[in-house]
Amino acid sequence: MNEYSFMIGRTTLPEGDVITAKVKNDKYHRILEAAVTVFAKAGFHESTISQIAKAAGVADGTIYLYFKNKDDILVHFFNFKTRQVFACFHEEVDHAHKAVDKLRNLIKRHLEEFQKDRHMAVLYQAETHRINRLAEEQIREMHKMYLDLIAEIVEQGQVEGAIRRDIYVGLVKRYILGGVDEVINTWLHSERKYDLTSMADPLVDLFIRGIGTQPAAHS
Amino acid sequence: MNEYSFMIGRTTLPEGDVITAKVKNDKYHRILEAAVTVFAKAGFHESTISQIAKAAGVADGTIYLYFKNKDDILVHFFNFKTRQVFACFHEEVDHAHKAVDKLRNLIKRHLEEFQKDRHMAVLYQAETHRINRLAEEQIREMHKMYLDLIAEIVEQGQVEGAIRRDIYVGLVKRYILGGVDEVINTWLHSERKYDLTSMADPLVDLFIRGIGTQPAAHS
DNA sequence: GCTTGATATGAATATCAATTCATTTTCATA
DNA sequence: TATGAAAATGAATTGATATTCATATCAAGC
Repeated sequence: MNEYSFMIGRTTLPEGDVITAKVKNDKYHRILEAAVTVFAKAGFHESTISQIAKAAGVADGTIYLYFKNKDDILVHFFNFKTRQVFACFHEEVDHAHKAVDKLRNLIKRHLEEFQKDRHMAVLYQAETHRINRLAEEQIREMHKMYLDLIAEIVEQGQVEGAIRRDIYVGLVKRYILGGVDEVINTWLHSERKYDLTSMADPLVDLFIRGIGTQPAAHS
Repeated sequence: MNEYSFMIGRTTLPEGDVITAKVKNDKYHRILEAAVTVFAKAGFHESTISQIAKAAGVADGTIYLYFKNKDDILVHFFNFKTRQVFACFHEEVDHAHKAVDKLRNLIKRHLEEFQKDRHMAVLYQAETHRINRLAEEQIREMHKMYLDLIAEIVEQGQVEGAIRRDIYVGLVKRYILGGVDEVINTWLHSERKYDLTSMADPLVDLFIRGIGTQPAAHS
């Protein structure tokens, strides 16, 4: 229910003055949750303030007591979600010792979190791939955090001797994030009858070993 | 200039009656091209018919002589582009004999085409990752064609002995398309100062060999 | 150069939805 | 229970833009 309680008492957006004093009231969370649900169903532009208000059980005007405008709702959502998701990603990575296990845990958790919160997954997929995206700041931060996490793991793996040294880490991040994203995307567009997390192990296997047969390719 | 001339005389959409008789007029192409440019700049919803009309050098009302409505423009674009792009993908694949070379050619051409037509790339990235996407039919077809192409290559590679047999082809497609997509996405969101096609070889290397060191992993 | 059907125009219409704000309700305090 | 400030309401306002349509232009045959 109270999924956003983490947010209480600290608005990290400098321009979020509007709400500062009111965040403690749970109407803020109700609206945020309702908005994400509505956005995920119909897309951001097709959703109306009235729909969100109705879903949250408040009046249209009330929303403007907690958020500057429609866009601001999405900004708040990503700002919160980025922190929440990455906190758990880091935790997951810390649970393993060897680089490959860290990568496996990260991807497993990634798929798990996105499967658990489909609304977030839908918004994330839609917004990260737009050019003039809303919540640009938050999304850039999210990407950077992922990059840093992967970079850290890859470098450790290189020290361990488990990961090749002749690779460009910047590309490896896209290679991995891309595969994971596409698996999530396919799942979202399917009937979602299968378990997304079951894709983690085969996917990691591909990331590590590739699709080629071992001995052949070695230029 | 006349990039869409391929479309002349054959509207593949059954519901495209509106235009059938008028397709030969180049105003159809002018509007289509202008629309894609405008959409790519600001996003579909933020673009107005007036902007498109202005960019195409026609009156607002003229657009409705060639397209049913705003959505229809995008449908026509994807319908055309899917065919055009895949014609060249197939051609590229046919130029090589060995599976790995086919994959390399495919990816090279993929990056090349998307770099060449950035507007298409922007629309493609945005629309393929939405849940309630416009041109759903066309995009599904595009995905299916890519899947089929990859499946064909992978199966040939398995026969040749160059590609592992213990992989799930459905996943391999997402693994590859995801990596390529993410590389394009990063490029689109960068200043685009680097050559996108230069990513093809390192990327294929990752797809084939993975990031792991060779001898270790072999369960 | 007149006629006619096909094209094109762009101002007017109609709709929709974000935002505002005058009014009402709530509730802590005395 | 009275009071007033804070919170909430939702109808009215405002702005925007997709679509229509009465009118104008064009071009080809006569």
